Amino acid sequence: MTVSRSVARPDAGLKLWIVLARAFDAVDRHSRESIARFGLGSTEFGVLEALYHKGELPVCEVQRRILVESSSTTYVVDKLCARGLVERRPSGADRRVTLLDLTATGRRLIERIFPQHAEAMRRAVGALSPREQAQAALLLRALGKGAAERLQGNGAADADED
Amino acid sequence: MTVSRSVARPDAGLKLWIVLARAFDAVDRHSRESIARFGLGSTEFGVLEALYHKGELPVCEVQRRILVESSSTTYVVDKLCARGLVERRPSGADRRVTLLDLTATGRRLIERIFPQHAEAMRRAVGALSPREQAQAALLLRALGKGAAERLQGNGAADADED
DNA sequence: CCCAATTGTCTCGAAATCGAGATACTTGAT
DNA sequence: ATCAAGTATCTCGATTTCGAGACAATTGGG
Repeated sequence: MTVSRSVARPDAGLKLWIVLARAFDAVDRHSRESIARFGLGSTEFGVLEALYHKGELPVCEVQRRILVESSSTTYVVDKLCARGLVERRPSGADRRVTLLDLTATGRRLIERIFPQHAEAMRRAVGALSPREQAQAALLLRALGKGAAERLQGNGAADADED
Repeated sequence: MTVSRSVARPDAGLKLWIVLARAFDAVDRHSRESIARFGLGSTEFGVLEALYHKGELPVCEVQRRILVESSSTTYVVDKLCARGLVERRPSGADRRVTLLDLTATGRRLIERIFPQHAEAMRRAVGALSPREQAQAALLLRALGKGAAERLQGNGAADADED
């Protein structure tokens, strides 16, 4: 492996993108597999988790967290409502918004399965030491934030941690 | 920012997974946007790129590189064949195998657009310095490899770089 | 040589996701 | 007060992706 000068490889960026995609894919498979145990899809789980940790939220807020388009969000929320895990109710403050919240059933479900899923993800990324995990998280946060800011139709670069 | 003891956070693993997913999403948007300029989808581009860099390949080999299931691979290859960018031909060595290769048109296309896409990806990950990019790539390679090995129906953990 | 297990490709129907756009509401400038 | 622009949610049709499984060919034991 020969490195020459400051511009080591013309497509170092492309290579980073490829290993990022592969790492995402491998870890995502763990996630899907873990979530499938409970008869849920990834995005359904994402909605439940968001509501579990944040409490009642507007649809648009949930959407930002689960990384799908708004029409898909409606689809997923529909399914969760149909299964009696989530409820919609109009917001008093802004009549455009619909608030989502867990039903009692939904809360019991996510309370039960969340720890198991967290454990599965801990195992999934276990190839890295805690120290490496922290370093990777730092780099990935910067990478993601930077890439989001560079997007053309660049919405708010909101620094929402947690 | 306060850190307490050795087990800093119980779900550090989950947090790493979340920043990984967000970083992937942001960079993936760049990729899709770049590729869309040329009237292609991500997986279509993936097939062309694989054939461009490796030459003629079996369908299953292409599949491994583009990270979709085999039935989706058939679908994508069908479209590329229909557009006259790729050709199928039976392998002499193994009669189960179908080999794929670029047509002259396909080759001209990928030769033209690949550099532009590589440039777009370089910009997409430009928030990290070259040094950080190298470090991130190292960590992500280990993370991805480890996660792939831990998958239950664990196929070959093939160390195919590039 | 023969059979079981594996592999490579494809078919089919179902599920997930998207994009464009409709609708209703809010906000900010004039 | 009014109106243009922006935001939140949803509808609808199209596209992409998946999963199960069919089928042919290969491979490795016995």
